[in-house]
Amino acid sequence: MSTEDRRRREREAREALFIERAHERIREDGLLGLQMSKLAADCEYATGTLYQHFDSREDLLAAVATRTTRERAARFRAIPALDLGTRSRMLAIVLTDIDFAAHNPDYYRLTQYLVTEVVWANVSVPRRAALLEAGQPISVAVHAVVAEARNHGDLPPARAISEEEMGLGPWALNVGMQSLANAQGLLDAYDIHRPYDHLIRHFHALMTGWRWEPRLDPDEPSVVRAETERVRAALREAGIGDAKAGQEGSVAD
Amino acid sequence: MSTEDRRRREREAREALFIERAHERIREDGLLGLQMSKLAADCEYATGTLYQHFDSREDLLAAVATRTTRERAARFRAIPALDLGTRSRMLAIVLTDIDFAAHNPDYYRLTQYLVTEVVWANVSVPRRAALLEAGQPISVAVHAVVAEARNHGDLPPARAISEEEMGLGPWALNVGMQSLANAQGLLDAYDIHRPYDHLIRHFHALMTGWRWEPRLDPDEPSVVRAETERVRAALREAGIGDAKAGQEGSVAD
DNA sequence: GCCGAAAGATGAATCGGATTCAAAAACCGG
DNA sequence: CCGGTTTTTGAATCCGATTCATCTTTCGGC
Repeated sequence: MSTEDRRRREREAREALFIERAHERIREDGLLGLQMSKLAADCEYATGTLYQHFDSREDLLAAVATRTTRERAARFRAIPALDLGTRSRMLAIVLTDIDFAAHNPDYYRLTQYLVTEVVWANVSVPRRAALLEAGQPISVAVHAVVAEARNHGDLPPARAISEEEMGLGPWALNVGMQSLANAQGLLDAYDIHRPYDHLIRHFHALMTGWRWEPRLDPDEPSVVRAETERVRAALREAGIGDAKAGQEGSVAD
Repeated sequence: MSTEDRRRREREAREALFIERAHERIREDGLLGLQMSKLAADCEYATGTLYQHFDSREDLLAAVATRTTRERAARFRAIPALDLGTRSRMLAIVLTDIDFAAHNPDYYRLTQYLVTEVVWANVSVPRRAALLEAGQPISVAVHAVVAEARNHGDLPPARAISEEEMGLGPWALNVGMQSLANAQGLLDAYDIHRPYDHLIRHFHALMTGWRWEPRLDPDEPSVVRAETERVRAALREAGIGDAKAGQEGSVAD
């Protein structure tokens, strides 16, 4: 029946509102600035209503992360079809992630906080699944690029490593660097600056180590820079690059 | 005077007791199982006394992490002097860290939680500094191995990358893999298993990509395994390996 | 050995927020 | 418009970190 239908729609709209406002709060005041009762009041609902959508504060945070993860993941969809060599497309994936992180510093802090056992334990099962699923398109993109590289002969044929396991390297490198870069004062203590530049160089070393052609010497700053620029240009042209990319405005900070 | 001296010693002993018991608590019941008043009672002190040592719960957690980081860092000291090629010693560093993480799962979760902005913000400045400083020996070891590799010609001479920045690659790879491996259900969702085996392979790819000799093909499982075993044996022989290594027993879980 | 000041320890009271739930309101089909 | 059902409400509850007024201990001088 239609009544029931409208109900569902309204419920979803309200949930979206909660998530949207929560995200704003986090952007403006940080994770600590998010208080359940304040948020509810902001949205002109009672505290209890908020709890009809989210089992707990952590659950809400997971929902926020899921929403942003979807936006993030969407950016990767078009990459496999880019008019670039396979290795450059792999770089495109890394650069896209770096850019996203640069524009959404809260997002990384949030996910980092979320996967912490203490927090993760309080996220309801369906929301955990949803968050994991939201990232799927990224894995799909990576898989596609690695598979094509193998078919095309850019990358030696699979020995004992799947496409996903191949992608795990840059993924871990990425996550690790984000993590180190975000830890207040950590890299400074070791007099390391511009962590993302290093991420790119180590990425090239990693790919070259796997014999992904055309090999590129990570220790040739000008070559690395040129390749970065070339790929960034392709991304920009495809409308994937920087700034707001036709998504809801909310992310563009 | 001597009285004042004794006072200080007693105070330090008490602080050590708090940290030790807190660590036990965390090992047994997880981070959530640590409650300030319970901990104080456990140690037969009043809650307020606990707060004379630690500004906040987070501060205490940082102290626990610092203590364990010292133990962890101590394991790296002897590595530069090991009777192995420079590249193998670099691997030794990575393996040592993997082993430590395997024996101290809580430690990684704890640090991961700590560097989260929300938590880090509540750690007092001196404790932050102490935690950062505790890790210094690791950086020293890495620096030594990289520098020797360059002098010895195993690694091309520095172009535009310092020893620390070189070490940043494996470091980020390590941290990232730990992070991914710790996120409940994440890697399973991508059908990836044995993350540490992959960490080792990607590590070799990274080193080979930087032309660190003797190069080693990450896609030769038997070669990789043999090298891992060889280095593990050397570590065991040097008493750095697995299990309790003459440190306080507390870590050996 | 005794005294008053200073330093340290105590734990009950306070505080901040997440979460709950009994009551009130809105909604429903007839 | 009605009785029953579903939603919403927000004040009360709960939980644990943190504080602080009070009590104890320590200490140097007498």
